[in-house]
Amino acid sequence: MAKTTKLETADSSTEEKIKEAASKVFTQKGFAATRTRDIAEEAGINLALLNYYFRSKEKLFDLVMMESLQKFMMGVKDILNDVNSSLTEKISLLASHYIDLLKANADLPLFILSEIRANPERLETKMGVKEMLLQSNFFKQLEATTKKTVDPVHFVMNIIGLIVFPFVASPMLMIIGDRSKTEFDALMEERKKMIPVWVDAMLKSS
Amino acid sequence: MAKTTKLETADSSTEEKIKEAASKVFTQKGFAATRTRDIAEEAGINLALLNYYFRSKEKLFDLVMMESLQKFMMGVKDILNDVNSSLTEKISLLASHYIDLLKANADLPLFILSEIRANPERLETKMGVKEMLLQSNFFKQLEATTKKTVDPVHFVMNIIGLIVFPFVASPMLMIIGDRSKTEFDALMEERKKMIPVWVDAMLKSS
DNA sequence: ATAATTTTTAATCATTTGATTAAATCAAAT
DNA sequence: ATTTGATTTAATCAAATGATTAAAAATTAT
Repeated sequence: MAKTTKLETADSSTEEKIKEAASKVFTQKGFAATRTRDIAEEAGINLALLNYYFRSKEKLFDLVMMESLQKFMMGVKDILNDVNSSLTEKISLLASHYIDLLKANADLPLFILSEIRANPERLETKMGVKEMLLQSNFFKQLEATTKKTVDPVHFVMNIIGLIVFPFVASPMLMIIGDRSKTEFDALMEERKKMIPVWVDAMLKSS
Repeated sequence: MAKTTKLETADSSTEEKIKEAASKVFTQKGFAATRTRDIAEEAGINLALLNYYFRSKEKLFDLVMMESLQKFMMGVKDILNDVNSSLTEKISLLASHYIDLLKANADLPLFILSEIRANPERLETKMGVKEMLLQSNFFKQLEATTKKTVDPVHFVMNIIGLIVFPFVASPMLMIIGDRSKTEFDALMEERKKMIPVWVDAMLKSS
């Protein structure tokens, strides 16, 4: 298991190559549809090597999923708890942050959501997402703004939906509007500015 | 292949039982993760019978997917092209229609979106969704309202997202808010009234 | 009732697939 | 140069899985 001697950077090590290949294939096809041979081929290595490094398909998947979730959550806590920014500014920051992230990892959300549904237990306990959100400055500001007229959870759903849904539905949207990936990305770029405006309007309407 | 003689209603025929079981299992686990044996067991029949009726897993899946898509599209065209209703009224009708549909079939959207991504070709040509939408009365009303300030496709995404996203993300939302299915459904019921209001506000803000 | 047809089953096949093993190769240490 | 340990490979295993087959059971027609 030691790879201490061979001269190689952390990024080009065989282990890392396999992990990256696994991330790519798992994200694209989901756990059930990916064969370990696909990952091996994508990584340019032998099948046995994959098991040598990661014991099993499941272990490798858990690792990839963990890192995907971290990637998805990383940086959000800081935005949510910034004391200097207004609610609208936070929404703007969230939109920018996630749209940039998702432009580079468009099928991350569908992958995560699919696999959570396929195996809810695996995530149940994971991370204090609930706490992080509910105790955040963001949520307090949101509660203050909605003034009990509407459950603030609606707006959490709305904001996440406005940001994430186009990426989840992009295969369908590309067909409907038959736009290229570039045009789609341009649309998403516009949304960075529009989403805060829209959410503001929604909040005032309630 | 003939089932014309035996006395059985269309709904309790073996063929129909298998189709329903297949729909249930496929929708829940996706194509790759479902084994034909699961479907057979769910339908309470033998494995060979499944192949006797439907030739193969793929054929059965195509059938189920086709019917899922029809279920999803059914009734929309009429709403989109109603000449008597305003844009807001159409949005209200769409929200009611889909929220009712999705309360009864909560994992339909994630199933459809996942399988489209896994196999985009299969849907490419299917149904004139694009035409149905773009030539609809609804879309004309939408274009008139947005007055070129913002690409109307944004609002198509927003409306679909506001309606559908909570169901796509429900596994995650249930964890975040740890609400029961009943509470979740109550929230969705509220959205029937709120979504038209929210979309109105968004449209006016642009 | 008997024959013919349809439906259902148990047993089995062939392929796929996750995993293992034993040997070969490679890099570093002595 | 040789030894040692890490890395990689080819070959193979065992289980899972989609599919088929041949026979039995049930149903309908004669």
